[in-house]
Amino acid sequence: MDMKARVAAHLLTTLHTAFGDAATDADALKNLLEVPPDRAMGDYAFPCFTLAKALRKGPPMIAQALADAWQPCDFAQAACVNGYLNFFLDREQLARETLSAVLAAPGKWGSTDQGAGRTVCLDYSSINIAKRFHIGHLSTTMIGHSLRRIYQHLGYNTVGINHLGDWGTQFGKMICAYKRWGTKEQVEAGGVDALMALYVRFHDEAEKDPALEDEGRAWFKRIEDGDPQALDIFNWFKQLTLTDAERVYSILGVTFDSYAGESFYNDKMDRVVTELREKGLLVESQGAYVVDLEAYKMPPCIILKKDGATLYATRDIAAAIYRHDTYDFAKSLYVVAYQQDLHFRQVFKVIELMGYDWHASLEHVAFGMISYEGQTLSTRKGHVLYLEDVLRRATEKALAIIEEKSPGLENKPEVARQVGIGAVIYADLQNNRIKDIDFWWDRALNFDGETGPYVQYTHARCCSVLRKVTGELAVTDWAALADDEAQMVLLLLSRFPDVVQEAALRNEPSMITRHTTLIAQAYNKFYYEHRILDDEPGTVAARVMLTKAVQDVIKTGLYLVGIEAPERM
RNA sequence: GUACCUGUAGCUCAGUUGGAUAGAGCGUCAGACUCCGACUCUGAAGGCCGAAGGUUCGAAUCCUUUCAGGUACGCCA
Repeated sequence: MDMKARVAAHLLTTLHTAFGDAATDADALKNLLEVPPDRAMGDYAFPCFTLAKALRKGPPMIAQALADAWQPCDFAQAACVNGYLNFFLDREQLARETLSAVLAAPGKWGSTDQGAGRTVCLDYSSINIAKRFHIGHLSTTMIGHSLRRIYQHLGYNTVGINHLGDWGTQFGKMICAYKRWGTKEQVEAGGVDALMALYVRFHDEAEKDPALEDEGRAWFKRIEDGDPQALDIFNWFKQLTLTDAERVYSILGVTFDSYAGESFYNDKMDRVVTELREKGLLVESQGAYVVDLEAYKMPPCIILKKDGATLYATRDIAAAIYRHDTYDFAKSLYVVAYQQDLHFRQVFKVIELMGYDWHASLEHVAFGMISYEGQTLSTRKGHVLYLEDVLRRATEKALAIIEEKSPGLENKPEVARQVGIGAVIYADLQNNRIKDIDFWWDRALNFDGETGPYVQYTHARCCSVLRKVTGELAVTDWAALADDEAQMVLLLLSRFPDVVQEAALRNEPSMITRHTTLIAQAYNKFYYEHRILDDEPGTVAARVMLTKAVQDVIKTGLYLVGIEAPERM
């Protein structure tokens, strides 16, 4: 049991003593405990205001009564101030318990088995065929990747799904362009860029010769009908795109369990349409078939076009059902930009109306738009920023700093990659995901202050200190960690598991990014105020333990948001 | 027009289910390396939490109205 839980349990006993029956339990009480704004007020506090009505007493009186009834114990003291009962954790106990717990299982701090036997599906990244990976894909990729690691940390089985955008008439047009103007060698050499060039040329030529549009549609029809030649070319284009994306994924360390994209669901939509019809949800409207959602203050969800063809929503409903059938998920998350908010609200509602009780486990994890130096990204206008360029420049910047500050470092290119990429990922996962991001080079390449490299630096610094420890450590003098700076570090370490919980609950990786940064800041302050290796043996042992714990938790925190933690940089 | 999201320091943003004196980084100014890694640390300046009402013992947080910006709204995905 952690210190906070022990305080809550003891507070429960105290409530019984002071006021007889207390209609609550220790868990509920633990949630009522809060962190005072200033550490001088205590480590945790219980606001007595909520009890005022039930007990018909003023909050200060309640706090006083609780303080009087508080039985001395070895882990915390209590004091009342202005209607709050403030708790001061025993400093030695906090040090002993926190560090023992962290160091008992390296890399596991904050992990649980609460998700054992349960599966979370995560739909993220979801790239389009024949398009290059650009900065706009970063958020979905990294938020999804991070959430996946967070859920794994909590014992869940996870399924990472890259829902490929691999269906639509544009692919018929692309084949048409390839057949007319492309060559195998040229496309093999140029990859996705060559495909893009063909697509652009198609549009230019089609303006002069509208017949091309029909030719493109005809090629798409051949894909739909399973024509071998069309499928071969299409699958080849698909492979080229995946190879291109895989290069970026491998730099970022991102992986998937499934690449089942839009085309995968082609033969799974009839069932949805039939089912909707049987359940009386499908109504004819202006020639199309829709599910009316007026009762829920939403526009109708279009299932079938006038020509009988299916749509995006049809496909997503089929995909949701397929995923539930296949993975029996406890949660299914869609890491998709907020522009699609209405779409997902409609889809989820239709699934609810179909009578599937698991509709409540579907969640749209929305995130903000990314723009580039104040302007909306636009491939057509040439205002694009490819992710590889961003990662490359960040790596170059990191390498330049390494050359300047640690010229003797081994493995410089690899470390530069870790640091440069760390800066980019950190910037993406630093703030609440709903915020729009405007990308500026100078901001992305800033390595000072609250940045990935700052946190990585602190980790490397811990590693450096630990490397200098020689021989056996003496018996730990926990009391040596009673100073304010060490205590701040310990408190933050002790709260890390709660932060992981909250991050999962809110599907918000930034909570972990920020808390990990707080730990780094607190440790750097501690580092400046205290000598670690030159002191009494028992004190050295204690400070080394603290350093080891900080190193481990920072590494875990960074891992959970998808950032590597080099030991030297 | 309707729905959703966002307005907190010059800039970028934190701020837990309402709680004590609203915080951090960047930038600015002033400091700290004969010492375990200065990609570090200390200090200063900087605020009508978009605005107005309301609920409450208590509101940046909840409700209403309103202003500003963004996004989405039937046959694309």
